[in-house]
Amino acid sequence: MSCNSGSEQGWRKGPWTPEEDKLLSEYINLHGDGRWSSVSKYSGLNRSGKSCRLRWVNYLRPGLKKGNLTPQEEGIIIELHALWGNKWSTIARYLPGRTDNEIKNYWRTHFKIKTRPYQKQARRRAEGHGMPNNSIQQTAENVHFMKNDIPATQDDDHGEVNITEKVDITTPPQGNQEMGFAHPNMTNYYPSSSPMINYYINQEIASCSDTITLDDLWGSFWNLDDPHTGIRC
DNA sequence: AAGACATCCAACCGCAAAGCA
DNA sequence: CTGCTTTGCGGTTGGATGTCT
Repeated sequence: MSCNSGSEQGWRKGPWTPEEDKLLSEYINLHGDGRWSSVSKYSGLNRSGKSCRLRWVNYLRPGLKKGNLTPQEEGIIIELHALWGNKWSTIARYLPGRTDNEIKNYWRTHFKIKTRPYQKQARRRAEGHGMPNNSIQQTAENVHFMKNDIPATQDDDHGEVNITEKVDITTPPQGNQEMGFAHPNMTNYYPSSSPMINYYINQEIASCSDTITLDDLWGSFWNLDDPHTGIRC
């Protein structure tokens, strides 16, 4: 992160000092937030309005919760993300005291563990090298996974996840194990009774015309690189 | 103990929408 | 309607810190 003295407008960049925080807090307490361009002009801070807003919203605003997210909050994030995708600010509205930036960071570090491999996959696809396109095509109905059926292998050299083995994802599991979903890179396992899973099955998958690929399914659940997170029909 | 690697998170950037003259 | 400015959002970066070997 560059800590140079700013852009062509001369705004200061980089980490905020306690003095700057104090100045910003005092100004906003006096004049209220909003009008960020005015804040940057008249507060005495040599910071852009954008920077002031970000600092206030994500760090200085009263009522912000500090510390780790609770399991309840984590659950809310998971389910709301399933509904809305990367609408961090929308999700944040349901978590008082949490910021979109915080939620976004949390999601990326806890749920999007293999960012770079997926990005590399996407890039390779785009470049035409092509991941081994898993040939599993299934009807939208009857899409089931068991945790042990996750058809992923880890590429030790690059840490990439390659889905290479065919598995029967239509056969309901035996015994009394609950059906559900898990990403191969995650420890979390979401039972099919989860609203998140139900949402996808009932709304997304069912709305697809006929077939999806396993890759599509994983991508829709876990690959946030797609800004339109969801199964493409 | 030290270097490599992984994770966290504050802050920046680009873009689009909203507001306004 | 049009163009400019401001605001807000999502994606990304990179420094700090923790963990592993």
